[in-house]
Amino acid sequence: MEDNSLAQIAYEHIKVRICDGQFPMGHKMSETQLARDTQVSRTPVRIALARLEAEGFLTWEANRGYRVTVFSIEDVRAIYGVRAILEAEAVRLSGRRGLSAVLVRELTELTRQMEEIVYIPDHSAEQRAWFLKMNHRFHRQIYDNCGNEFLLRQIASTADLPLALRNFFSFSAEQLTESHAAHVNILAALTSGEADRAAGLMREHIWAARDRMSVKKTKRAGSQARRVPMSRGKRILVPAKERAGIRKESEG
Amino acid sequence: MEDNSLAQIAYEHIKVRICDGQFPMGHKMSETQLARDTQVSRTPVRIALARLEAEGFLTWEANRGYRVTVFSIEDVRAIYGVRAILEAEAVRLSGRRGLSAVLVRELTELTRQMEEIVYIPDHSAEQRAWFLKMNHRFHRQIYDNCGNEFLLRQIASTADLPLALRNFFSFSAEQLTESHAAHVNILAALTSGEADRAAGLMREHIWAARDRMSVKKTKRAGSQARRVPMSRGKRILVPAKERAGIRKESEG
DNA sequence: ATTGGAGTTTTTGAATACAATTATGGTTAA
DNA sequence: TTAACCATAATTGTATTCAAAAACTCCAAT
Repeated sequence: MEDNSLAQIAYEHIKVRICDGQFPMGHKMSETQLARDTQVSRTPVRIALARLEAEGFLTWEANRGYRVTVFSIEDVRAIYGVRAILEAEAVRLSGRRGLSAVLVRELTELTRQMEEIVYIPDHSAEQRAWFLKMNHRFHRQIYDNCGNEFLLRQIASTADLPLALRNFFSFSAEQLTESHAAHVNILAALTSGEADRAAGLMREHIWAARDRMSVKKTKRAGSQARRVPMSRGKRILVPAKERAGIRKESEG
Repeated sequence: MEDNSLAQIAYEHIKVRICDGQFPMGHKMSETQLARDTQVSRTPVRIALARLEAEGFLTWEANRGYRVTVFSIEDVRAIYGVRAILEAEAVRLSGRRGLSAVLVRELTELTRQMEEIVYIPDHSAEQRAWFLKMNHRFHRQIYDNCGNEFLLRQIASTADLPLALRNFFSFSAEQLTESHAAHVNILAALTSGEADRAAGLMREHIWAARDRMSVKKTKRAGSQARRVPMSRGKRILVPAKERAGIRKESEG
């Protein structure tokens, strides 16, 4: 899974497009189409799809191929619940181990850069995207220090799933401020050796993100996401144009 | 992933053999061999292998194919650490939700059946295997009640990995007794509505299993497993005959 | 206008064919 | 005996081919 190969290339190609929302939830993954896009045959594409299915990104149906997994609001809440305990544990372990001076400096620098964006009154979409990137790195840097690679693997498998959702739930200014404040507190707790406290703060930080997600939805009417009642009676988050695609499958 | 197909059949075929130790850690997965065994072509076998790799059962290397993932003692400890927090959380959620009367009855029945085996002075290997099966069901029944399917998914991905290791670490009589006692306490806490306490007991239960695993190894000299220093300097658990297979790959 | 169905097209699932890399085995030379 | 090397075999990675299932189109009938 480390060395390159056409299957790996296809895997990355597809995964990136799922995570950044280019392939929205429910999107039909056409093997031939992907093969054309990646300039390879269907075989390595199918290997990539099989792996992504095992990781939860895609859902497979016999003789009907793969689709980007559709998550309901309840699903997202459940995922964030799992993320909270996994990432809190990672913070705790990381804190127990102790942070190196260079790591502390890096985290401080990341915090500083995020702070800059927070204090910009009307930040652009690019700046928000940059904040999210920094945010991702901040979390990642702490977790990588935990010393449990299986915990890291579990975190990766839950953290990437809702990544596509960030497109729907664009952070507001106050949410960025909240988020930044949490980072500052977590970093402070870690540097002062309070591992358990840092873990608790992280858990709260993720729970807060989860709760923001659940309610903010209805307020932003102009968003590209809608609540749609589905066959199973669950509320699903799918862009309108793609929603049609779920039934008709006709789009290039 | 639900309907049948040759790829699914191959997947089950291989996974079962990995979990029951028929394909030991480090075992080379020959695509042609598996294709012959499953009576299908290499294509569906490759799909199955790709999925198992994504789930952590197999490890892939470019131009060298798949091997059953090799876990060091440290790896196993790390996995059990993750299991502890995931399964404790599942117990907590399950307890908060409340157990139905029928579930309590089932758990009680499972406990009773395990107790029977515990009180047999010299239990056979079959009886121990039966205990492990019951034990697995006991845990599963509680978790299934938690209401978070993603938590269940995460648990499945960590609980199945060390399953093959049960072959190496066969439980002793006193360990069975300990395990049974923990089950009784967990069930009692759950039925009396003490969800947090039940979660704590479960965490301790899994930690105990982890610690048994780490030390018991050296005592059972007659076991089929050995500590072997590997290239990376980590201690790995691999049967002697298969250990040779890692370098030579010659076996039917 | 909508529903139903036959025929065509597209797409998935699987097998096979081929290329490239790796393992193997034997021979030779030090 | 051991090490190195070349030739051969086996295995992996990819592409292509074929069969079967699903989706789409179009036309007719209610």
